[in-house]
This record gives sequence, C-alpha cells and structure tokens, in this order.
Amino acid sequence: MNSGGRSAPRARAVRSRKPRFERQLPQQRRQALIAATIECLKRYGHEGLSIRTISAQAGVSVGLINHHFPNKNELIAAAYRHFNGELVGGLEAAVERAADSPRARMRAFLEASFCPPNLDQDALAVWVVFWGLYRHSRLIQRVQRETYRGYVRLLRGMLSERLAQARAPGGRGRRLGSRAARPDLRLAAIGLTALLDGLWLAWCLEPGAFRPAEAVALCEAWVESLCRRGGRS
Amino acid sequence: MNSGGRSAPRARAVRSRKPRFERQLPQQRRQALIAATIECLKRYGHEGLSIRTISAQAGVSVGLINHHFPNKNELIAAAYRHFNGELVGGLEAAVERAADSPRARMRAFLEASFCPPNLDQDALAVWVVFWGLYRHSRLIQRVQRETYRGYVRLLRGMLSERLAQARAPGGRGRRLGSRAARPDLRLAAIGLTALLDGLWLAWCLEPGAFRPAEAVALCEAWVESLCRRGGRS
DNA sequence: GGTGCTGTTGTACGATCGTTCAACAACGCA
DNA sequence: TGCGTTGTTGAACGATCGTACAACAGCACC
Repeated sequence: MNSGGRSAPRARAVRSRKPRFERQLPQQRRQALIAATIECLKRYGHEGLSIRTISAQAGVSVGLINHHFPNKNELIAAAYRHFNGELVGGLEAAVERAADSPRARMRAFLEASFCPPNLDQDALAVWVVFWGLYRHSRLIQRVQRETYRGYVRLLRGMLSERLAQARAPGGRGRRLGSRAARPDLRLAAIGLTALLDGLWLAWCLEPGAFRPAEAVALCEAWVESLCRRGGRS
Repeated sequence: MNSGGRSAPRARAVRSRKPRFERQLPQQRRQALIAATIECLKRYGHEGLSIRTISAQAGVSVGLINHHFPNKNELIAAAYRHFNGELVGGLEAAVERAADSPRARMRAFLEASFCPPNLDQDALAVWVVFWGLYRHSRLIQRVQRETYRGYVRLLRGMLSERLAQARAPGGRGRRLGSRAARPDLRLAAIGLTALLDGLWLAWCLEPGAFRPAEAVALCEAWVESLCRRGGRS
C-alpha cells in the first residue's frame, strides 16, 4: 500500500525473482488442465470433480478454467475424450508393434489390455465416474460414441483376421465344412469384448483374485474355442 | 394468528381433514427412504444423491433423514445393501424355482440375470454410482464385501454341480481321463463371472446390440465348453 | 378429554459449489 | 523502453449442499 510499491518489486523481478505465474499457449494449458482433471479423478473420485480441486491440482487459480473451457462439463468431456484416446491409441500401438501373424497381433492386444496403464485400479475409478455421468450428459454420450467406434473396429478387425486364418487351408481349423467355417463374427466379437471387459473389471476390483496372464489365457482360450467351433455357439 | 386458531382447525381435522403427515414405524420409514434413494439414483444419477432430492422423492421434509440415519453416507450404504440384497435374493429364488438338474438350475440363473429387473439400463446407472463411491467410502466397501460373498457362493456352487454332472458316468462328459476331468473351478468361475458381467454391461450400455437370449446362449456355450474340455484352458 | 412420547417439520447455519468479472501482469514487439 | 495483447488472478455472487435443532403434531394410553 505504500507509494512506489508498484514499481519496486517489479524492478527486482526483472533481475532475479521468478514471475508469479507463467503464461502458456492455450493448447498447452488446456492439456495441463485435462491432465489435472484425470489426476483428481484418480485421487478423489467423483468428489475430485470440482473446479477448485482441479485448479489446485493444476497449480492455477479458479478463474482460469473458465477462460479455457466454456464450463465445467466441457472440461470433463475433454478429459473423457483424452482418456479414451490414450486407451485406444495405446492398444493400436501395441498391435502395430507385434508381428504380422493374426495370432501374435491378437496376443499383443490382449497383453496390452491386461498391463499398466490400462490394468490399473486408479484407471477403473476414473472410468466409473465417467460412466456415471454418461446417462445425464449429452456431451459424454457424444464423446463415447465417437471414441468407442475406434475400439470396436480394432477388436473386430483382429478377430476377423484371426478366424479367417484358422479356417484357411494352412491354418489349424479342423473338421470344418464350408458352412460351419462361417463364424458368427458379430456374436463372437460381442462375447470376446464382454469377456475382456469383465475380466478387466474383476481384476481392478480385486487384483489378488487372478494374475493378468491368466486373464490373457482365458481370452485366448475363448478365441481358440471360436476357431475350433467356427464361431457357432 | 387469531385467538382460538389453534383449536378450531383441529376440531375439523378430527372430523374430516387428513393430518398433515402420517407417523410411521422407524423400520417402515427407513425402507421408504431407501427406496426413494434408489429411485433418485435411477432418475438423476449421482446428482440425485442429495438430501433434498431424496426427501422430496420420499415426500418428507429434509430433516427426517437425519432422524432415521446418522448421516447421508449411512443412508447410501443402506441403499447399497438393499440393492445388492434384491439382486442376490432374486437370483437365488429363480434358481430354487428351477428343476433339480444342475443344467436347469444354471439356465435359470442365467435367464434371471438377463431379465428385468436385473437387466435394466436404470439399474446400471445405479450400480455405476455405487461403484464410483467404492474406493473412497469404507461403508460401501464393507457392504460390498458382505454381499458379494453370497453372489460368488451361489455362482460357484452351481458351476461346481454342473461340471460334476458333466464328468459323472451318466453325464455327457466325453474323452476325459480322470486327470483332465478335474476342472480348474477357480478359473472357470472367474471366466464365467467375467463373461456374465461383461455381457450384462454391454447390453445395458447398448440394448440394441444383441438380444438377452443370445447372452444366455453365449454363457451356456462357455459352460458347455468347460464341460467338454474339463475346465482346462 | 388430557397427557406424554416421539416421529416429523422447516428454518437456520456454515461450507462449498460453478461462474463472473474487473484488475493485474507476463511477454512479444515496435 | 514503453505499449498492447491477452493469459491469469482472486474476490465476489447466488445457489445448493449436509447437518443441527427447536417447535409442532400424530397417536397411544390413562
């Protein structure tokens, strides 16, 4: 409040003191806020979804969020989009790193599904909060619809390759007439997705119940069974 | 505010007017509040978990909840216990109504799992909110631990019967030596639970993707596969 | 009909919520 | 070095949250 108090600190700041805050590009700041949102969800669950908690986690003031996002729901939707993208992107990368064989690609997909960072109790806590918002938020519904397509396409593509290989001449398909060899890909994909999700959920709820490798084995056994029976149930 | 205003309306009330509220036994009122809590969760999701929303749904004043429950969390935990109990009780009743055959009992269990009121989008919304509270509420954790045992015991018991029948002399078990006939019941139960939960989840998220009967068929195919292979993966 | 108990009401309180906005300040640029 | 742009701050607002509590009133009982 004393006169001159406005310029004196600034003169020192120019020389040595670090500024009270750092300006960032909107894109970078948005990413930081999204990361803070997910971190808050991991730590505090649904109660972590408050403007003050998130801004404190990001190390910024409460007002900044509404400068980069029109409102809280848009920030949450952006965080959901990011979280979904990380999952699908990680799985796609794991599949592409694998060998060319459909069997190897499927195995890489399953192992990536049952490894950190996807297989993580914190991650489940985040998913569950998002799912809880699903029914009453059109934004969340839209993000879900957009990102889920990528996941389904990836899984269906691999399963299709895998089943096609099994009934190819050089494959391991046995005792199959041409009719039985036409598997019901739709039901097969639904079943595999359900088994995968269910195992993932069960492990996150109780990590001691079984080992990740056992989950991979169960899923592979399901695919094997599909190959042998031609997908018919 | 006029003198005599206290006794005059009361004289009429005794004759014809219905009282402003009705006293109920604590047990009945508690049940009504629990039902209102679940109804609010179905309608409004996590935002429905407020004292004012629940008391309005139950048709009582805001103060009454804290007269029957020490705090909001205890009410939510009681609602979670009730919701779990309804599920497990309904499944047990369906199994007991079925024929004696292990196959019929398992089928009844699966069909009850994929029928209303269990197979319901509203029900999923309720579960998801409870799951979101799990990690940060010791009350919810305790209820979960208590009620989940009943579910696991029911499912394991049926699966055990079913597999035992399959490898009995008169059963349909084929090509099985005594060693292969010893299924890994633990992994089998884990897999079936995961498949069941995953299908249930997938249907609730997108009811048009497949019919409930198809889900039952997928689960039965899994059990059939276990019987044929002796549970080995 | 009067009395006591207790289930029930509704106001009040402090805390926290999402959002707004005027003022501040970091940094590019002339 | 001074100016203009704009990312950033933090106080303030009204709304809503969970809880407490004194007063009211339904109903059983004498």
